[in-house]
Amino acid sequence: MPNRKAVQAITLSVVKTACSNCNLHELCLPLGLSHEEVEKLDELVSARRRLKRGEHLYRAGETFGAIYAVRSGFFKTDVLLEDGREQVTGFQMTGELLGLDGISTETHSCNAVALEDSEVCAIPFSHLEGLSREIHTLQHHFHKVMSREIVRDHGVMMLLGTMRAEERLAAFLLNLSQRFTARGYSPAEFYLRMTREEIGSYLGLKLETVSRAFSRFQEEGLIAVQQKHVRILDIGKLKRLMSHHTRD
Amino acid sequence: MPNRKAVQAITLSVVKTACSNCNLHELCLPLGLSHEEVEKLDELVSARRRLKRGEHLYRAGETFGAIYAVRSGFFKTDVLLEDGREQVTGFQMTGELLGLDGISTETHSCNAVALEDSEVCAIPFSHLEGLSREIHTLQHHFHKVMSREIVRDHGVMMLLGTMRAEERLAAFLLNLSQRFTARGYSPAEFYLRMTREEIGSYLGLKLETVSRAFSRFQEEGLIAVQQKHVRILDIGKLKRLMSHHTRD
DNA sequence: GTGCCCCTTTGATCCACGTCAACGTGCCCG
DNA sequence: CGGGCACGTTGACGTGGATCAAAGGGGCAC
Repeated sequence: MPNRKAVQAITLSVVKTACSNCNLHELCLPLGLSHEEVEKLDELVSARRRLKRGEHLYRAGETFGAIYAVRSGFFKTDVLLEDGREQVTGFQMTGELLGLDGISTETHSCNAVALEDSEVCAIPFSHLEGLSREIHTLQHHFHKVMSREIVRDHGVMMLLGTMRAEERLAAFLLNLSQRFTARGYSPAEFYLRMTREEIGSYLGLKLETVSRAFSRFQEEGLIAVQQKHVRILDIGKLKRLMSHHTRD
Repeated sequence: MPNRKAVQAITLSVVKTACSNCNLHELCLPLGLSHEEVEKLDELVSARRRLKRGEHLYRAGETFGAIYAVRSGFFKTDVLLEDGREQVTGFQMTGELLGLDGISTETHSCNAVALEDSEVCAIPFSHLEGLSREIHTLQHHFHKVMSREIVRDHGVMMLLGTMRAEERLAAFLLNLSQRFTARGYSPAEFYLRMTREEIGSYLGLKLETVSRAFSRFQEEGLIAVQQKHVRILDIGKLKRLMSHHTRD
């Protein structure tokens, strides 16, 4: 249990919200900034916000004002078509940014939902633009983050456009593995925060197909799955699966 | 035929490359800038580059240094998987930017190919960042352009993930129509610059499926197609096609 | 603890699109 | 102006994944 002093420090940090003593430096916006620069960034992180599982961070159509850095937890973003069809466009974890889609029209173009109890730092966008006029490193890093998002989306387009079901799932698991690794977690063992249906939506598949692909991976000794708990047993085979396509 | 004076002016403009007397203001980067600001922008557009049909503007793996504004012509971008599979990630026309994917790793992550004889303005990226620190409007507009690209990609992901073949083609045609309209061309009649195979790759379909969808649209009186020439006859029906899905 | 509901798994069947194949057509280059 | 070739169309058939259906299992609320 934390003692009184620690509790007070935590409370303070919630009020003050500080990039400077956040352990996500290397993943989040402050990457590459000097100590003084990070302190300036502190000032513009206006507030933290806690969300319960299932709660929306923002919804499509709402006015855009800030981008959000995931401090803890796990999110999904999705787009809705008028006729009710839904597509999950991404899953965001610790240190990743949410809301970049809103800049273009000053209106959010997708929904962001917490998949577990989470916390985000809100960064008012006009402040970020202001500060990035002062701090070149910040400006450049922000541009890189946006660009990375574009590259990531191209990867998903590739996946949706050319890969078969099992390749898609393999790519998905490898991507998660890599991101967990970057955060200091095991590359081979993790809990999925999303349902089979959400995975399916992201991968352009039905939940039954996702489930069957999981089962088959298990049969073939590539992974061990039990519900949301995944253990990768043969990462090499999983990778090879993606280049040994039969289509074409 | 242009007289001598006009020819000289054209030659000059090639050397000097000027946003200030380019008619793409409203589509391209200078959107919303004052006259003086546009003149500053002139200085950073380092050079025009002409490309013949089929020529590469850049290739995946090349070092990133500049983004490009399409001055005239038509481009595609595509990504390649190690095993040879290819996915067209976008088609770019007049006033649109190419190369944003390169910012994240300082290496281009896709190929950009001219689909007809084309001309681009090269904008060295570090200069753009420099100038956008001075000119807020430019900075903000550039952010909007990047964000728009992300939103566009989400739209494609939606298309690839949830739509059936005919819906995809309808969405594609409507998108082209809208972009041609924004450029002062007919919303209902245009030439496709790309092959059926390239359309298919972009839409996650085989060329035969694209061809069949075109034929069926023609049978049903939605469009008139002859090779690369398309005339939209019933834009309303085309739009309705996208929400009246049978899947789900 | 226990009961309910959501999530997941698995099987049987169907169908949209891919695949394979053959034939048309327009355009470019000599 | 004619021959070749890349591009496009169309048909027949196969199949991967969607759909429909039904039966567990696990976690959360009470």
